Amino acid sequence: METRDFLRGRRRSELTEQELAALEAAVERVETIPARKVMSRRGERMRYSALLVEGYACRYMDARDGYRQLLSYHVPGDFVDLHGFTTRFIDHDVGTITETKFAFVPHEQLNRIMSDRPHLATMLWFSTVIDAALHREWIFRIGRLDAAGRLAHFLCETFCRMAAVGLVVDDSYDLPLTQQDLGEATGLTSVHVNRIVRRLREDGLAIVGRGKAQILDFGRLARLGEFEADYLYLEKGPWKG
Amino acid sequence: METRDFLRGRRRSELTEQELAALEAAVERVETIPARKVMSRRGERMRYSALLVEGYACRYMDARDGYRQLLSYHVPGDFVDLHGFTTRFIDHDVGTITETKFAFVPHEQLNRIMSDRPHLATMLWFSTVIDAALHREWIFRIGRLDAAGRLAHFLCETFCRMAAVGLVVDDSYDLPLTQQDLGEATGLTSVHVNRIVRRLREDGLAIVGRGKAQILDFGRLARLGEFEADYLYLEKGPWKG
DNA sequence: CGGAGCGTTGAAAGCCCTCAACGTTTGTGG
DNA sequence: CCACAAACGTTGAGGGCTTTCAACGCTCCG
Repeated sequence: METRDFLRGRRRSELTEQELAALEAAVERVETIPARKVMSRRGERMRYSALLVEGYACRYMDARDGYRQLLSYHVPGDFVDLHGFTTRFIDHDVGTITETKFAFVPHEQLNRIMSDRPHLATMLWFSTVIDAALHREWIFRIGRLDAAGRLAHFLCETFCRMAAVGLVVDDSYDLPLTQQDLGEATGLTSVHVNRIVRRLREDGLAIVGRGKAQILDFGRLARLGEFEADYLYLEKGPWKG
Repeated sequence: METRDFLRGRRRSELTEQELAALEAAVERVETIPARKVMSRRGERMRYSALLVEGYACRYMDARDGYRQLLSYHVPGDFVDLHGFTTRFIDHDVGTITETKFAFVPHEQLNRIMSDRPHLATMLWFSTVIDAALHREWIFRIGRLDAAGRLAHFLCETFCRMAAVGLVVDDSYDLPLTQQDLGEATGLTSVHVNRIVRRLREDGLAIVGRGKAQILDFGRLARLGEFEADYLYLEKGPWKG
């Protein structure tokens, strides 16, 4: 059951057993990929889409000055480059953060689902739309929040997403990102991320480091980051109960 | 033919006459909406999606301090809130810039297309995926470029999109945005936008003002904004011939 | 145990913001 | 058609948040 986490914890994810089986059957192979590896590069032709089964990955773009901008951060259950099914080419880079396990689905199989299973097809579409909703929040985060707000917002988002797939224990979750990575996600330098991380810790909001994040006060953190979880389309949030 | 501009000028937009007719038939009504009107608010239930026929619109989110962040800018042919079909609720605000003409498609009709016309359905999905590609470029723009780069990138993007639907004449196109709006799109203040606009003019790159933009040197402007048009999935760019 | 990557801290510089004032354009009503 | 007001655009000065540069400690892995 490599696809068991797909859309897990989301509203609208009323997938029947048959549909889940159809998705599972569409997987051609499962592959383990080392940490910090480039999987696809901008401009490449796509013939498969990859569902993240285990580990963490990201999408990013490189700027001229050598810095890069993270575009998304992926946790188990994410169909990382499903959009490539419709575009046939990819317009950004994809890479792993940790060692990962990916389930690869050939695009012919997706065409078959489009023809035979309109509801499952709509759910696949839905998952790429959630992706876009995350992008929009990232635009808001980078465009309108200050450094502390950006970090806070990012931590709230990952907290909720990790909780949805059962990867939060004691308000704590794996976050295998360096301060450099966090800066690339939030449009900051690693030096400044360091200062903000310290401030969040001193203010009793969150502890970030050693590959983990612990949320100490979700309410205040969310207020600081102007975070509203509705865009994640979760069944229920981790903040209530 | 209210839907004639849908996916116009895009690669992959091999829509048959039958498919175009099916889309046209899915339109329930066409409505004219005044300038600077809110159309949908975050959290609203969606039962229609709106295809922009004439005029300009945008999507945005409000921050606590009263400022807003533009998330997207829409030109004729854009299916502005098609993603609402899959999410049923909308996670941001939608508003008009100028007076607009919208064609409204009920979601029941889209369900029918999902069932009966898998290829047209894939093209609808494709159009929301292009939307996400634009979001990603906006993240890159705001996260990694300085003020001049951001403006330059935005101008290149709108130039290409307007050209794709035949709305560029003499390297010039309508851009009915105030400097305040441009700031909200790029994460800058209107004061700083003003200074950058002047610099772009003095450097012979572009003239922005009075509701119009004229691109004087696309090559240099694109270099300044680190702009690569591939993410727009255009058949051909306006820059070569 | 040694080295490379990561994290931490301080000082100084820079880009953009804030505040403020004034000029210009646009739209509306008399 | 003109007059007026409101919105938009323009410019300057000063301040602040974040970056840059630099140095050093820590941790983890080979």
